[in-house]
Amino acid sequence: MTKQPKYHQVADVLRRDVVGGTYPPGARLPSESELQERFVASRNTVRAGLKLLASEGLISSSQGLGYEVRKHEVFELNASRFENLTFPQNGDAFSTDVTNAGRRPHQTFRVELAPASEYIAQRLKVAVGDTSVLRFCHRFVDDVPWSTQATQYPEWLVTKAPRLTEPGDIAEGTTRYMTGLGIEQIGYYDEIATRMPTPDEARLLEIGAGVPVLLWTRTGYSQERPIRCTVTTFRGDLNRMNYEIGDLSARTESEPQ
Amino acid sequence: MTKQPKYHQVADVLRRDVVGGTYPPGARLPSESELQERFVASRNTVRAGLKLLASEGLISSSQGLGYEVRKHEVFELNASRFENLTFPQNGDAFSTDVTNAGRRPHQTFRVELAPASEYIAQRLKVAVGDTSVLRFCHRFVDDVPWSTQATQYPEWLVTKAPRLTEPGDIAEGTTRYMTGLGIEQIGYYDEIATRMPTPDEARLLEIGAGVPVLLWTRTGYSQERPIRCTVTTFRGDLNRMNYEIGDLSARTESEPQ
DNA sequence: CACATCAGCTTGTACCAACAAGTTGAGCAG
DNA sequence: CTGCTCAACTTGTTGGTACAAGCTGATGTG
Repeated sequence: MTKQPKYHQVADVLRRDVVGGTYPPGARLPSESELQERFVASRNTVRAGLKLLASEGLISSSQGLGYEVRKHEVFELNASRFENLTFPQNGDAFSTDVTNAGRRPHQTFRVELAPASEYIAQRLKVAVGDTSVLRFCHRFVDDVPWSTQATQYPEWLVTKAPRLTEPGDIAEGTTRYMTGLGIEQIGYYDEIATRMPTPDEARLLEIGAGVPVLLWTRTGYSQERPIRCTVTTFRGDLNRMNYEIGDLSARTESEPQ
Repeated sequence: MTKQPKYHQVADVLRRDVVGGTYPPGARLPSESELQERFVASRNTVRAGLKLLASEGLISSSQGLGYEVRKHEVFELNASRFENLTFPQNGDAFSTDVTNAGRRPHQTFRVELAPASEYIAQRLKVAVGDTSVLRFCHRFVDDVPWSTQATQYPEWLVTKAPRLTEPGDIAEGTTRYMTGLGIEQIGYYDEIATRMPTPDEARLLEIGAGVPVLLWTRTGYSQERPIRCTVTTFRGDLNRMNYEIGDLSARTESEPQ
């Protein structure tokens, strides 16, 4: 056991208190000056310890109020059912899922023409900088920012599906709209990654320190070629994804919660 | 545009330099004292700015060496093919995947009996605290810690598949071994989440500040009930997962990269 | 009672100083 | 030339001070 720096010890003790339940989720921690007395340390040292816990996502602080233990209520997203290839539901999946969970959904839309980034171009199989239709969506649950979603469609699709450039939501859902036009999405390729948010993402999703984002990229394919690429950015502390693959009849009989 | 704190400005300028390529991945940043002169700020202020960038995962620092720009080389894991239900490959999937990528895999095994946590118990449909077989695996790529994997099997399985309690690897792969005994995994339920690492995880995976972990839980099912639960913890900066769902014949013809 | 003010708490920012500890390369002893 | 020592760099830790800024409840005024 090598000697650890004092601010590290402060963090360790407080972490044990937090995970042990001494300070339950939502509770307020002692103030910095109280912790100075408790640990016989300078304010800087106590703050370093608290900052460590904040960067682990355990606590958050606000000026004038103090430090409090983060509470996590995760929202589960079933990615393999999200837009079922065989049974597309009516309307958009987000609103129905959230409403079913007894929460209040809210979303804002924005549509624009944007050049394809390298990331998008590679997936849509178009050239970098080519025009694409960008449908951007900012989603809230009970007025808390939840995720952003940016779907880009290749330019050649617009002639077949002109309503894609319409501002605002497409009532019956874009997938269903396109299916009605004979543009059928018969498969998709999902990529999942995580990282810390960029300053822009942190602002949009109101993310504090110590909360990563979950990145979900879904590229949809027709028989011939990719027809859309959706990048969803989730707040990592509020979301979880799942996939159901194969026969899960043994699972569904007594669904936990 | 409200006035931003000075350490924030420091971070903004350096961030622009980093993402803009002034300091390419792997490059060393100017020392703290040089940055003090450049920004006309105290050492603490400069350090606060650098710490902000570190917590975003952009840079890392080491005592005596300085700050350097993080380089990301991600390893892609195909979760839907990882242990294909219809075509199980020989040996374990990790080693073959890594070797195919031209890298050198390495892994250590540990087997023990452990009580089921609430998380595990719920998924294996056993009581909390029930004995389970824990097969733990620590994986490296080119000697860099990559992921940890903990698979737990319910106790009732051991009578049917006694080799599960053997220490060390099971050469032909546990899935194939169990299939040979008539215990067939016909479906699985995947859950994906992200968060900052616990101190233990940070130590095992040698994770610095600003790097989240990607958590992948796979619960495997036979016709009747769950037969295993695997929790994999990835370094978020080095790994990405993907799922192929439906017909993707349009994708595979000219695979990018 | 309604409402504005303010004292007293909280955290946030910015500075200074000093020493510890890790790394590297110059330079000296053998 | 080899190998060791050490000075001079780097970041890490800990202490201090001062003031800014956000929040809350008590207080006093209309």
